[in-house]
Amino acid sequence: MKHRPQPTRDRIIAVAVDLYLKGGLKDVTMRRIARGLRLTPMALYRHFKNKEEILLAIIEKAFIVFGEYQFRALAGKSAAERMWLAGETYMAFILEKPEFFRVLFMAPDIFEQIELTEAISERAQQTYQFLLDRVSEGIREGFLKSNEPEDLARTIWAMCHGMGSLYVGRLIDTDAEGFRIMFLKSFGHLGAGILIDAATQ
Amino acid sequence: MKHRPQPTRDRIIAVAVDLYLKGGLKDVTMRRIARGLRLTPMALYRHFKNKEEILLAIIEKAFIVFGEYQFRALAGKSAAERMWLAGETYMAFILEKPEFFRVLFMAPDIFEQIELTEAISERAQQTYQFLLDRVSEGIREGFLKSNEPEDLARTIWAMCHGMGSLYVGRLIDTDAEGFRIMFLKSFGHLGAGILIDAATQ
Amino acid sequence: MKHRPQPTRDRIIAVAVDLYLKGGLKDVTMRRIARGLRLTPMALYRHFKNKEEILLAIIEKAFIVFGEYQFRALAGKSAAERMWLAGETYMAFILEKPEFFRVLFMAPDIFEQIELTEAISERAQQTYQFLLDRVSEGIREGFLKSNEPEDLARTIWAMCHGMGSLYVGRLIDTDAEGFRIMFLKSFGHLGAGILIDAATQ
Amino acid sequence: MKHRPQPTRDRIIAVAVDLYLKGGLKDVTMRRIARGLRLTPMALYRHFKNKEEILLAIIEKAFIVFGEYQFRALAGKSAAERMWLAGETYMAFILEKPEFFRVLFMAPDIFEQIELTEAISERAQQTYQFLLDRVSEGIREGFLKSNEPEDLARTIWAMCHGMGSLYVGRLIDTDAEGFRIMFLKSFGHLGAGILIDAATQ
DNA sequence: AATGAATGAGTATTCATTCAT
DNA sequence: GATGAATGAATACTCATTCAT
Repeated sequence: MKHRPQPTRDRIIAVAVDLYLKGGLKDVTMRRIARGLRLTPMALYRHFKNKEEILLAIIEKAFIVFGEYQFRALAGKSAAERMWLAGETYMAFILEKPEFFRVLFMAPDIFEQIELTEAISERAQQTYQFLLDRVSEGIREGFLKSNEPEDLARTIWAMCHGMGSLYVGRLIDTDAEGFRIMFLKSFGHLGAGILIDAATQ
Repeated sequence: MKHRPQPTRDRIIAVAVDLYLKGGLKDVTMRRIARGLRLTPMALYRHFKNKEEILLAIIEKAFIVFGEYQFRALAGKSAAERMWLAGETYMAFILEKPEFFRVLFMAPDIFEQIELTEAISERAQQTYQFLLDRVSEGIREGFLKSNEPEDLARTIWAMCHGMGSLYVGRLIDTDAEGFRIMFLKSFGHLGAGILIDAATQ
Repeated sequence: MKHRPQPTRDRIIAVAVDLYLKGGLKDVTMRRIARGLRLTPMALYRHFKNKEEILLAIIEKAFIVFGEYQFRALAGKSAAERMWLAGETYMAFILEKPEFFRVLFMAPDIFEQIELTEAISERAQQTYQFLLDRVSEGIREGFLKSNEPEDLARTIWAMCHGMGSLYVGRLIDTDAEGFRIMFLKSFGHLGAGILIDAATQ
Repeated sequence: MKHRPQPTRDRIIAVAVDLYLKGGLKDVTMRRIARGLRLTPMALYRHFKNKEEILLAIIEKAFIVFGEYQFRALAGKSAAERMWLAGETYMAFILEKPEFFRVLFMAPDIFEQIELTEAISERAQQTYQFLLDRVSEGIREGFLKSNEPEDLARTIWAMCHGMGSLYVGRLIDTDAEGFRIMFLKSFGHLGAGILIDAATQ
């Protein structure tokens, strides 16, 4: 009746994520996690085999959350709408879960430390593929330029990722609402081009 | 006239930068720096008050190098050429000094560790301003859309920064030459837009 | 009538002995014993008060095994044969149960850890007494020098123990068959003396 | 003028040896060594790279001391005297430096922990070779049986080593003077043989 | 008969840094 | 300009064990 699914384990992850976001990987130590939970460092080993497993759990969590955001975009009724939603959910993920955005896409350190470069590049591949699917749809439906879908997808990704990185890294000085507007504007510019006469390009 | 070279101080910085570029912040320790110079760790304190000052020197170095790259773009004969060169030098910086790119734009850790968030946001501002100057020139010269130069500049920056981050973070799987092509393609797409009919946007 | 087998308790001892034989005292930990039985470490405390009791069980086991070897020598039909068999069974114990040999005669660690110096010296006394019995028999039967049976017994023991220690401690570089030959040769030399003219001694 | 040869380093070794002899390898910890010197554990790293180097230093020390004892036997004027002295110095080493005897010949653990099986087997080889030289001399001089010098040497070694091990391991209950007598008696028995009629063997 | 949660003491080691020389 | 000695705080992790269930 009462098999609560290991609340301590989840609390450990939460604290670990918190520490990572506040001070980087160097602040994610067993001692600090434990202190944050008013536990002995050793108690953590009840729930995780070692530190690496905690880091893995953080990443797994971030993966799942990001996946949920992406999935929402598939609810669009047309290819165009799904493309648009892809951008919007990406933005929403950045705005609502900036900590996980950082974990997944701005934390090369965490992935180098543990032997997990593979996992992250796999996830990167998924993200890219997801956008590539949207672009391919768009080409089929005739609203996107037909040449080089790969380049189009990558360009969109770079745009979104760049905006996200600048915002999360506090290189753009704005608040959430400001970022929302900026993001959509940039998305629009990318669609329409920024040159007066595209033909000159 | 008599050029005091402070050779040891410079060598310390050189070794520190080297360590950072090879293994990231975690490898920059007083001991390793000293070992690299066949000195005692204590000897470093003759030249720097503490470790923080050495990290500051690394960042300063990165700033200088990035500034040199940016500066090259000003050699262009026209606003259009200078804009184009701005993209190219940004790309060159990423390709030739990826680790400095990381220091400046992907390493919140190094800036949080030392109290220097201000310095980096200042640098960010400079980068943004530099691109904004190019855009303003472009509008004046009539080859860029005239509305909202800030958004245009930011969009270009996000594009470049996004491509750089994905590449340096190994989220795009390609080599230097591949990246060069991708970068220029994305730059082109951004200029021309990716929609079939920009008017529909 | 109903033979309570206390199966778990015996299995714990078996695993503990196994661990000891494979990796020495340092590998005998509650965790590893438990893992070997697919149990929680805590489960062991149902069957033993603490780790010390498990170590005692290992020693007891070694004692029993050694006793069985010695006992075989009593099957000899004559005092001379029994003496010979005493040497042979000692050798067999070394060759077939080298790790128990270590437990009993080369492992002050295990006995110092637990408060058991008494038990081992008692066992040592038994071993010595057993050889002394053989020597006394031999003197009575007239094939051993009659003076100082204690010295004779101790000399034989030192010989056997020395060979065993050198072999088990890998100070003699040979295999089991080589050791067998060496042991018997040394046993022979001890019997016959190594000087040309024993009278000179 | 006053370059005392690193007294702290030697004191560290002394304390480490002390700990080893009192409680076995498990008691040789950086913390305890430091505590014994009223130092911080970290201070030890000033003098040794790590724990392994301390263990190595212990062994090296023991090697040197043992070598000095063996060397004395070469002062004998004849082969017979040198042989006799070899036994006596072996005995003296056991009596005067039982702790080093234990380190060298009764501590497989210390050699397994660090990767040094080679060093000890090398030392074992030296000891064996030293006795073999004495035996070969003895055969040439005509006071030792001429067949199989290797077996003779090994037998002598086993005898001495066995007596030493039993004494140091407290399996023989006697004091230093008692041991001296026993050792010499056993040495004599080995020389003369223990059988009434050596020919029967 | 066994488990889950947690503890406290202890392990080697790394690091930046102070002090006296 | 540099060294030697030592410190104090941290790091991940192992172990035996207690307690409640």
